[in-house]
Amino acid sequence: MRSQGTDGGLAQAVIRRFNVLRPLSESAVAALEQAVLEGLFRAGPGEDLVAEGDQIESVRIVLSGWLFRHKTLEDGRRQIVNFILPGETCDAHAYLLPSIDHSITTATPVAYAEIKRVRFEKLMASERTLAEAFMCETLLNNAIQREWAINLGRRVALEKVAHLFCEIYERLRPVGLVEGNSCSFPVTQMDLADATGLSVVHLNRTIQELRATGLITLRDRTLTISDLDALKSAALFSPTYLQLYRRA
Amino acid sequence: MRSQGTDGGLAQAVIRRFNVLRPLSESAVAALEQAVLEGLFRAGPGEDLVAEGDQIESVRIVLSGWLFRHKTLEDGRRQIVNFILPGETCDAHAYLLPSIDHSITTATPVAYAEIKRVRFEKLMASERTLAEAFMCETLLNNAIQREWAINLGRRVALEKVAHLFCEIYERLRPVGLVEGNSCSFPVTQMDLADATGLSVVHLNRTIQELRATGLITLRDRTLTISDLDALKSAALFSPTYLQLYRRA
DNA sequence: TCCACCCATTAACCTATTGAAATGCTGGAA
DNA sequence: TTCCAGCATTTCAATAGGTTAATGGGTGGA
Repeated sequence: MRSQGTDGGLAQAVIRRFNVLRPLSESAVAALEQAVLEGLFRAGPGEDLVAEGDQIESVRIVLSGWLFRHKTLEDGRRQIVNFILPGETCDAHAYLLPSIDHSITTATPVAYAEIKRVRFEKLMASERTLAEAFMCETLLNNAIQREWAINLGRRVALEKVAHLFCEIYERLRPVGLVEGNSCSFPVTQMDLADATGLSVVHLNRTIQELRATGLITLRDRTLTISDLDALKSAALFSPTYLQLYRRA
Repeated sequence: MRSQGTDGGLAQAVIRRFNVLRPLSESAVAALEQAVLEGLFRAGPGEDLVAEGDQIESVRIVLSGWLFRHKTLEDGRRQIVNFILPGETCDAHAYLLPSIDHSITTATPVAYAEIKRVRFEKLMASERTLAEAFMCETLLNNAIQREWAINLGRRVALEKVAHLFCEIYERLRPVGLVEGNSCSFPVTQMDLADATGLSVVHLNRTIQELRATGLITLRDRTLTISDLDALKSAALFSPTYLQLYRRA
């Protein structure tokens, strides 16, 4: 494992995440850093990186910025099914499938690394810990998606929104993007509504309510959680599904 | 690839599924059949195969019967996040994570094969096509989970239920469990309610409505879809996420 | 044969959330 | 400096879906 305190370069976020999820060997870290350096890209906000139906031939790792996965019904109803945050992976292994079932769109300017399929497969074959880390990434994604199912299906509006805030906050923390009790939160209320399955109007009311009870501040694209424990309990939030802590 | 017409033995369902998802080599089929034979188990209805928080050390493949994945909130609200049908896998690769985030419970009597972690890893290492098939299984699971998110978040009651019926029907078809326009549907309305995020009462109302419009019959644990196209369009169902057809 | 128990169904009432539409705010382009 | 576009906010009427509770049917066990 590698010193990650100050820098670690561009790949810092990924490496931090992986080391929490599934520790990397020294050579894996080096190989990953190398691969990231070789395929750097940037995208502006509102760009589609992947569209439903695409066939993909590479894996992308987000270095900075937010994206979201979403699906849209014929009549325009949209559901954001997950956010993709710095250090997270877009589509590990997804080149195995003939087509992608959802779209990925940037919410902010984004920097990402792209690793071509062949390169990626070689990397997986030669670096066992890295292969396991990417595998865990996919499993974790699955777990998050399940938690979203219960969020959408069984929580009431206030709980849904509170839960989303808790989750994002806890996902940003290990990559060092939480400062004090605040983090960046660069999405519109429309996006938030589509992520929680609410109407914009009701989402707005719900946020007012969270503000009124003093649980959060959301202003200038910044989320501040005044009382994290209170918010968690309002959300019935239990972080185990995020696999943030390694077993002993 | 192997003759799978009449029998194929116990592993028939899995092999059929995999061959649609990601074709297996002849040796992979043999190795899989072998592994399945070595670890056969049965469970009665209502048994927990996996409970939230467990750490698992094997992979299970369902040979017959239904199970479901579910999560429960502190106050008892429950969400079924997915069903597991014959030929599907419980937890490929999940031994990599320190703990499982959800529970798996049988809905009916179930026969399944259990492959221990070490055995499974060896199998993956020696049979490339099998490793890819299991990987696809995990990816597909992910895709289904996303579709459930939009089902729970953005469809109205009638659409939700209709969509669930369409999905299950299409998932049972490739393993040969659809006969004519009917399939077994061995779950209670309470389970159905928890799968669609509705109350039992409203779920019942919704089913009445589907019956009244002549779209389905649901009786004696059997679902009959009189007009599949009509049901699909009522559900805004688009099957691409199920990856049922191989690319050319 | 009767009793429990589980599941499906129905009814009546209630409320969380939606939808439409108007108002205001803010920052960037011209 | 003005104007426009994209967001946030508010109001109000409408409704999908929830809650509670009662009823009925079927089935397996004593």
